[in-house]
Amino acid sequence: MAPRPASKPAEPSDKVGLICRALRRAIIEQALAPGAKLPEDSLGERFGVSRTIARHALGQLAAEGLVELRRNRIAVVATPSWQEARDAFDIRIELERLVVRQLAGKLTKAQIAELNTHVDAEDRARDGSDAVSIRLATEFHILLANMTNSPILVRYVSEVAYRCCLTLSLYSRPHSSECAINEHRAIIAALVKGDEAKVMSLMHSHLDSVASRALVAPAPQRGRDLLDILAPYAEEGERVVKLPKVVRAR
Amino acid sequence: MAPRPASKPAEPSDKVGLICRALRRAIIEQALAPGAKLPEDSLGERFGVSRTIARHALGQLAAEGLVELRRNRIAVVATPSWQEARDAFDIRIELERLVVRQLAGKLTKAQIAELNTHVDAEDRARDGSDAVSIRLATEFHILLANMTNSPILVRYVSEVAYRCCLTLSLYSRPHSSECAINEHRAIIAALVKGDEAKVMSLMHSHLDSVASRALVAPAPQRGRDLLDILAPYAEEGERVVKLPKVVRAR
DNA sequence: TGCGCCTCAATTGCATGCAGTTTGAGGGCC
DNA sequence: GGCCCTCAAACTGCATGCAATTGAGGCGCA
Repeated sequence: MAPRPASKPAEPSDKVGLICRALRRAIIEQALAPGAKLPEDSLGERFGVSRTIARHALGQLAAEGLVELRRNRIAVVATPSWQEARDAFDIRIELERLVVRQLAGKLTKAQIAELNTHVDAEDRARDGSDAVSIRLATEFHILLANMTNSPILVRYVSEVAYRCCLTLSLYSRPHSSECAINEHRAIIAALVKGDEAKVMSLMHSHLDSVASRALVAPAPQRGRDLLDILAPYAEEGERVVKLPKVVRAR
Repeated sequence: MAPRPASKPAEPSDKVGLICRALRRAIIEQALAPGAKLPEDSLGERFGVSRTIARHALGQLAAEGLVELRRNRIAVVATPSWQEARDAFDIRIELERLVVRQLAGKLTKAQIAELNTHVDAEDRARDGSDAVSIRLATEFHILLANMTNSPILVRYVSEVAYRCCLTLSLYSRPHSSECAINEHRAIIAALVKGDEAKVMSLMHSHLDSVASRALVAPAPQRGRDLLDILAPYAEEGERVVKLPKVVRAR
């Protein structure tokens, strides 16, 4: 009967989940820009785990669409096309309308307080880095989703919100999120009031305006240049031709 | 300049994907019922790969919600609660309304033919096993999603459709999918006609009726007995008390 | 007979090792 | 000077091995 000095329930470890969370956060804060390389070794070394674990984590993130995995190639942070970004926002709108529909008039006092606290934090971070603002704004939506107590809805909203975050860093140049905060407050108010239709419409226009502010030009306005421009021309997505290489006759 | 005898594009291998697809199919055809154990060794042996690969595949399926992974325990086919099933259908309704909204009036002749062919196959399978009927019905919806050319939408619709499939095997007893086939035909007709509002409403009522036919009773009507019944009483989802074990005073 | 403890086979968590593929940098050739 | 070829380093794909945890059967005790 060893004294068992509280070493039993210690760490559930879950190293994979740890790495996933870290990478997710790094990605949405743009510490890792789209296209950034993610070699298994480096990740493993950085997090003090073996390649096996890093690899597994990359697999999970790829399933979420945050990472692109090509066989025998280094994993990279996903670079969604403009169309994919638009699609993600469309899906997000529907999912989040569902969230607020379920939540309207059903929030507890504690939940309302939590939401207000969060928006206050958004307010305070307004002068900080854009990255933090974006993260907080995203987390507001995830916080809402969490309150539905529907694990599935939480997962989908989180995933698609992260993806949208990713596209923001790709396609929106200056990022103006100030007004978004007021829209968050309006959503909370409508939720408390219990006006289902109103809050659904608010959420719709909120996300729609974020999307349209961000996804302005279908034409890539400058970033990543050649790669992006050539992407649509690579038929099967397989191997874009190098730079000055001309495809010559067989 | 080797002749390169077409050995280059041969097998991309992708053993993980292979196993995932196989398991997914086995699950939705109810060859693997909810709660079925999925030991890594056995899977690896069965598919001729190492545990590493089997493990990775299980991780992917867990991310999709088809498999439950508990630390240090054997993976099992997911057993969604009744509430989760209901949530999945709610999400599915919104996603598939989006699908048909995007598709209304935009189908090519080839696509229409493909859809009709599929429904014909559903018709022919009507006398076969329920499992095949369910699979075909699900694949109809995934086929629709595919036609949106939105990879994200395809992924979410597929996932949530598989999850719903899973719940059908749990909560619906006899399964009556005959009328569903006619509803599929009606949806195709409305899509061709291009009536957005009509087709969205059709899809809504179609899925709603499938859900309500399947998810009849919030009370577990019989299956899996004690485990299911006790589940809601396990506060943190952690470790349901054994059978005749009484929690005694400290 | 029944209840609890103990032990051990089964199984997972994770790291490491080896083989095959890709990358990109240098050198030779035009 | 530019192109191509070659080769080695870097990296991924996968299997295997070892330690830790689980849970199930067996043994002892009441």
